[in-house]
Amino acid sequence: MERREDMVFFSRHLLEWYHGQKRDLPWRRSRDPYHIWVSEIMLQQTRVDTVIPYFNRFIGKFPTIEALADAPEEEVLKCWEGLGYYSRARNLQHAARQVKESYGGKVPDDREAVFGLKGVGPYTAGAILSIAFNRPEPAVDGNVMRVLSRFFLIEDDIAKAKTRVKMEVLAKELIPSGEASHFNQALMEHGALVCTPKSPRCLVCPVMERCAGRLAGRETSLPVKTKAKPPRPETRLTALVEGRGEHAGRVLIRQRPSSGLLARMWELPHWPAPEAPGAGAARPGDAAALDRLRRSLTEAGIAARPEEHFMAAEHTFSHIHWTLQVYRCREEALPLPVAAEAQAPYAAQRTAAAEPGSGAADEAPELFADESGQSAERAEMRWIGRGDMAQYAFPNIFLKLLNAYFDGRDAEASGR
DNA sequence: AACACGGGGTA
DNA sequence: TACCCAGTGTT
Repeated sequence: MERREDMVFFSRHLLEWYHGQKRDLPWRRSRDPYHIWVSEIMLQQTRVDTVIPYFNRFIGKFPTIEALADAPEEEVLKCWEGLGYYSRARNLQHAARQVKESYGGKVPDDREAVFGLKGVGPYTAGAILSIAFNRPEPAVDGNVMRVLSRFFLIEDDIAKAKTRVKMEVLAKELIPSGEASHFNQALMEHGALVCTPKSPRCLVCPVMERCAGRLAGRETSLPVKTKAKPPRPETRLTALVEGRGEHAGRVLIRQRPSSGLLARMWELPHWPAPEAPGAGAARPGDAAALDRLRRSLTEAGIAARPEEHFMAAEHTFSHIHWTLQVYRCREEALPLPVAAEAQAPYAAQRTAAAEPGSGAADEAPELFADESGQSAERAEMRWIGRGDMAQYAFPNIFLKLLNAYFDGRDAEASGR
């Protein structure tokens, strides 16, 4: 069968190409399966150039699985700050603890065990087993699906789970005997450097003569993929609360809940803006918006008064587009220990499970009813100055906001 | 099977 | 500016 010949051709030439073209990457300088593992988690949804500095910092700070398992979660998140998909970091640490407890601190090398690690799915399991242990397992990521769909002219929608499975069967058959590690890396390297999404460099491609996609003139229309629906817009009223008295020079931040969007990250407090009734969306200086924010602050037990619009900031997630309207607010009256009991109007709704002294108080966040009446964690809050930012992990948008604020304030202070 | 989950790149 | 990239976990 012709296809069998194409497969042999493809594998041999790709492997040869890789030996001449592979990039010198930090995780390729190591034989340590832990290093391979960390790099593969970071490389999920993230480009090589972005990952490199994070990888080096991460390995420097957590050189071994044990070091990672024993670290405070905040330090792991801080090390991941700006990289996105923060559950990857939390799952990685969870898995490090699994490895420490169940596998004597060594990354396991059998399929069941690797697959059972938190944050390790079909792709990452295959990548660890093949790259670190040279096991003949497929590691099918987006690069691989693109390369295979073009060379073998496969028109299945790569957004479907079924297609990934089909690709895995093919990718496994393509692995030359004893060359799983190099071959799987060759496949991904080729997707990253030559068989790129937009303008594939077919003229330098080592397998171009037999690429069915290119021979059909279809290289730029493959792979076939249904596109995601656009992110839904969301406007949020954001409070930049400036402290007074003993909090002078500092601003108020809060920690997000332990699950969901940006779990456990720190942020400026913000709430949904009222739905814009007419065509005109909530304007920055809208009196209604100001009033709404004032009430939200009160409900959250924060004694502060919105004073003026500070700035707007946009941030797009894969599924939500945030517009943050940021207001400068003044702390009112006395320094209130923000987490203190009496101020929150819904303190009485505290759930029994979270009563202090119940033993698990340190691990289990206290629970309250949130705006919609659901049980929610009571947010941890802190007053911080610029220097304290190093101790808290912020999503990029709040990093930018805080830096803009502190920059402006410092410039104003030194200008007079 | 559909959706949640960040951030940065390219055209 | 608009669009693209795409693994794992949860439901």
